[in-house]
Amino acid sequence: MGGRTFPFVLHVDLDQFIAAVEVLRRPELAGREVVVGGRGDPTERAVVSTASYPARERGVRSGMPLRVAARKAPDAVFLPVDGPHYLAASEEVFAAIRDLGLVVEVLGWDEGFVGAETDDPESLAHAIQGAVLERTRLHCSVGVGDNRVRAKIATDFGKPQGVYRLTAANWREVMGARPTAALWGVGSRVSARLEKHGIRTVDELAAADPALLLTEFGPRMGAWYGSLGRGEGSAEVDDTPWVARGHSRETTYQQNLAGADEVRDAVRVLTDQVLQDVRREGRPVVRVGLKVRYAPFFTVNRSRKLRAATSDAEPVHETVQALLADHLEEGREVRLLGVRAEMTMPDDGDDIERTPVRGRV
DNA sequence: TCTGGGGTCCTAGGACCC
DNA sequence: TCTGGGGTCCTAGGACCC
Repeated sequence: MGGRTFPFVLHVDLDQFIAAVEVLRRPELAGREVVVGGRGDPTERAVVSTASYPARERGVRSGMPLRVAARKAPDAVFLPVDGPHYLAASEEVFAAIRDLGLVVEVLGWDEGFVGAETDDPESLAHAIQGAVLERTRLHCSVGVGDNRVRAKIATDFGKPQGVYRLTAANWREVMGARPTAALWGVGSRVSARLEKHGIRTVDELAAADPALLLTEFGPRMGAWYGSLGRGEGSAEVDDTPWVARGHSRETTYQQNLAGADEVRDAVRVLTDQVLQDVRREGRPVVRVGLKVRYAPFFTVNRSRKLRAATSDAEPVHETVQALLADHLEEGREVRLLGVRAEMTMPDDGDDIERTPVRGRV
């Protein structure tokens, strides 16, 4: 969609991005155990976003509760997550790559694909590393592939600060014996379902009976997992700016909420935040979602289409509160609340407005 | 060791229509 | 009365990723 296909795709991934950015503005932290997460208070309900290498040596991992991290690394420096700062650093990184005249598709704060039209992709990869380092003082690793999937997986073999090439030529040799969860897009659930059928390795997935994958995962995903096993995929890189489908805000409360009034007020606050995010985009809301996590850890999602697309706050508040009224189980303590709004996409706005509302004549 | 926040995409089942 | 088949829309939930 809109992208161009290249002979090589490069996947650029910043090394320890968040921790590295924090160390840049606090040079005295270099070489120390640094843990970034939540509000930087290890006694709170929050998890680790990134840990520096010295902290990792103590067993601190991203996704780990801060409390646990503090037990493993009692002398670590805990810092709050500072999204806007990381976004600014990230934009510098990708500007440096674009200034080399390259097509860049940003995937997140710390990674992106680059289209490569060259016989010597390693040289290009080193040029990118140099340009990023010079401009931002940040190190990155680069995966070279003949498509996106292989480039993405290659990066891990290049870390840190390295370059690694993974193509059809060495795919089986490098990946064949590895577990399926090593593939981008195969997590613990899918690998467990595959294992039920005796499929443990990438080679076994590549050779799996397509009919079996289709039955287990459906026509689309079944075919997709099969080609993942073979390392096949698109070599498109699309540099058109990302357009978000929706925005959401959610909060895990330090103390569970116990009363319905308290919950209603909290939902109103979250809805206001989402409305602000949405207003910046200038596109109307078509659907809202409500997420409730009851204590100890049971999560429910409910959503509702709005009667008409709107940029006004009132119908959005009304619908979210109606969802809450219809679904909140009173008497259960609430650990987390979330509100989501989905917007019209730029090219289907007309469609949505023309669509009659079913069952509401 | 009690488990964040912000996203995306796919699937499945029921309602509804012809 | 013994109930097809195809299509779309809506909602819930699963899974994955950074």
